[in-house]
Amino acid sequence: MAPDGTSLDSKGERTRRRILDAAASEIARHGVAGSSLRAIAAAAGLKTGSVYFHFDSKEQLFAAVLEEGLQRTLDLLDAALSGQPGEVTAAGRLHAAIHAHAVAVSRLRAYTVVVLAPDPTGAEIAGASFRDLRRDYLDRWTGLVTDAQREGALSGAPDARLARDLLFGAVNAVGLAGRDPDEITSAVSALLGLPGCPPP
Amino acid sequence: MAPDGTSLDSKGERTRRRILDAAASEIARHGVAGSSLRAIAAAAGLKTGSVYFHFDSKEQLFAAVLEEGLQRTLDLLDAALSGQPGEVTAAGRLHAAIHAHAVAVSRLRAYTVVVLAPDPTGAEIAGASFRDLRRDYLDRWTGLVTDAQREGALSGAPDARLARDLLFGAVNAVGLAGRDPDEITSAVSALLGLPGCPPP
Amino acid sequence: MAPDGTSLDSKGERTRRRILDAAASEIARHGVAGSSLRAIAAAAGLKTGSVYFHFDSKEQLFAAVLEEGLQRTLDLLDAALSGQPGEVTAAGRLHAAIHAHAVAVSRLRAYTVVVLAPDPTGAEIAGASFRDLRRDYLDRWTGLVTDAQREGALSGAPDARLARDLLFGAVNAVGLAGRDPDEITSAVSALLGLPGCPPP
Amino acid sequence: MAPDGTSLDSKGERTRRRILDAAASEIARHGVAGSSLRAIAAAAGLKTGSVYFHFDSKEQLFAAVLEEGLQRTLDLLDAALSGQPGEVTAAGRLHAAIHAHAVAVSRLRAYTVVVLAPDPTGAEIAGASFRDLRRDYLDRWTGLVTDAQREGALSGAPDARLARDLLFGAVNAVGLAGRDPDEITSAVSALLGLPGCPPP
DNA sequence: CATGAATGAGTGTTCATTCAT
DNA sequence: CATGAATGAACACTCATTCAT
Repeated sequence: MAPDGTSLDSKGERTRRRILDAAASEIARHGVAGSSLRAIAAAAGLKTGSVYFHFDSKEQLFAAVLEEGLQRTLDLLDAALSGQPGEVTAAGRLHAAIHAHAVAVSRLRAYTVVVLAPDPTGAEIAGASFRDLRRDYLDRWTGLVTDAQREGALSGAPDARLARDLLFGAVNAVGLAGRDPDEITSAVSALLGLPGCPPP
Repeated sequence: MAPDGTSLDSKGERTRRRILDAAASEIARHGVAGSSLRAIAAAAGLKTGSVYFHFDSKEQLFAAVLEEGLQRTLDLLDAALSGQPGEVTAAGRLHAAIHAHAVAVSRLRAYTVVVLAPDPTGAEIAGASFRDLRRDYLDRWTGLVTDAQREGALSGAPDARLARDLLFGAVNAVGLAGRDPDEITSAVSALLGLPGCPPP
Repeated sequence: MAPDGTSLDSKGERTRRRILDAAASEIARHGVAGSSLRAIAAAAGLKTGSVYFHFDSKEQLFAAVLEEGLQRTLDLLDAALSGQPGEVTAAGRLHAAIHAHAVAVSRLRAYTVVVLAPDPTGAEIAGASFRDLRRDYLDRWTGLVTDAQREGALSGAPDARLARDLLFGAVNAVGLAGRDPDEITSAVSALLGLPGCPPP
Repeated sequence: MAPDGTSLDSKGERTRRRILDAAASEIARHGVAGSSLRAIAAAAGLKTGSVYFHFDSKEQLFAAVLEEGLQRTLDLLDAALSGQPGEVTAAGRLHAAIHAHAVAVSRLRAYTVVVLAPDPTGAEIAGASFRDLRRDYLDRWTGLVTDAQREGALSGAPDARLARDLLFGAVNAVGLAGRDPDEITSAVSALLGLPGCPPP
């Protein structure tokens, strides 16, 4: 018990986290449909039934996993952008965002798979707050792409959302395949011809 | 019955096809792990057990789905490239290949999802001939990308396989989301700055 | 077709026999409950459904197997006893019967398992004529044992039917295990102290 | 709950036993191949799936049945022989062993069927410890038979293992048929002419 | 908090059986 | 005669879920 009476790391809280982590890695390995509560519980060092003390159902647990993963991804994006000097170019901000997303995919793997998928396997699983976070994240990205297009750093031909989804698809795929975020980021930037990257 | 006595479209063959199609769309919707033989059989207008007259196991059925989808994708690529005049540029051939892949994803949906994934959910499911086809397809693409890089139409910075996988990821993601193949193709070409497409 | 118009070996008759043989060896290997029509048909070089042209059901096929096995066993007993000179002793006839039974078990294996079993696994399978044959066979044996007891060659303590069943159990068990019929016969005779066999 | 806090007869333990018993009687009635988990579960007052809380698979359950049955049979043999005064004859010990075996068959029925069968239907089912127990039991019996033969109480003509298997076959068959162990024992002793039993 | 024990619906798979061809 | 194709019931087994302890 912490001296201030509030134990942020209560036993229950720590168990809950262990379950979340186990669920995330299980999802990463076998997908949402292929993950069983039994395996998750075992990986968390619990018996199956005990999970129900911390989560009301499998769906709710998975929703929590997705939400948390998305939240952390958002945090990474925030950190990356706020770390930038104000007067940076739109291309620079897009570059930073791509890197942040690649890092998120690499770190959180399963947590993030769902971000882009238009109809994620677990769509019905995700709760309202997940959908809000997702919308938030997507909108931020749309803005970044639009800015880059206005700045002339990115082709204005495709509409911003399509460009954004292509970017997500590219980064997610190779990121989940285990590629290094730095490598991914520079490859994408080079292919897009983002200013500040060596032209072909 | 065909006049020569052999009915190429025998009842069994037609049923087999119905099962394959049902399986493909089921996989597209719920993923390999989330697809049940019961649902597939029902969608094909059969009782569950009847599937076993045509396929030895769920694994084998899925392997057949993957293999057939990949084969059709390869055929589309062949058709697209052989339809090109010989003296076309590497950029032109890459453009055609992107379009073919987008069309494949759009037409075959589930059949093609697996092409890129380095460790597709159904990796253990796919048979040797599937792996051969996959290697074939990937190698063809590596060649296309390399040529375009040599020609200067594509940044030479990322290694060819990484560039190829980024392309796949991008096209697969938005293709599965239902975007029109033409739209996808021109968007990708524009973003890559492929010659013959309007710069920003 | 034979010249007399009756083809005892018509194609159908030969197929029927192949099925019976396949069923018998399948039963010998996996027992009644463990034998599948599919495997039997395959062993007979047929597709499963074709069996139904020759037998109305699995039960009927098995009944035919059992009946035929028992009939052949009875024939062996007849041959053994009728081959004996009339004035032979009861002990001699019992000896001959034991040998005949051992030979039957060795030759027919599965066919014969059911003879003794009071509630054979396939009891409900066997038809009325099988039960008649069985009763016939058992009664013949009861007579042989009784005669041997009256003659003093066999202990009169146990009632004849119990003695008979003990004999059956003994011979069946080791016979099914693959022991040579001659070996079995002389071992049993020696243990029983039947006259004409070396005492310990 | 026992006063020491450990309930040796916990609910789970009692259920496990109910399943074992149900399985044994099911095997006795329909054989290993003919026994279904459904029927066993129903007989134990459970739903099918619940069996899997106590046993990992049907095979493992059956192995447990066989092992336990054989162990109890061995215990009965031990008790019977150790209850004998030391200076008893080999014939007397054999007599006691026959009785013990008959009692085991009568009490445990299905549990014991497998003892003799050289290739029991469930051979592949039985685990290593079952095979060890079986070897143990068979060796003990071989010794008993050999001693009786050396003593002259049993014909030395057949080799000891064959004699042993004939005995098993005889006792098992009539024992499973429901005969009284005492009756069986005296019948066998009389037929073998074991000393201390009335000659014919 | 966590477990032991059970459930019912679901999974893939096998089987005996039927019947048009 | 025999097969190709289908069926429905059964099978072993898994899973999410519940609840007394």
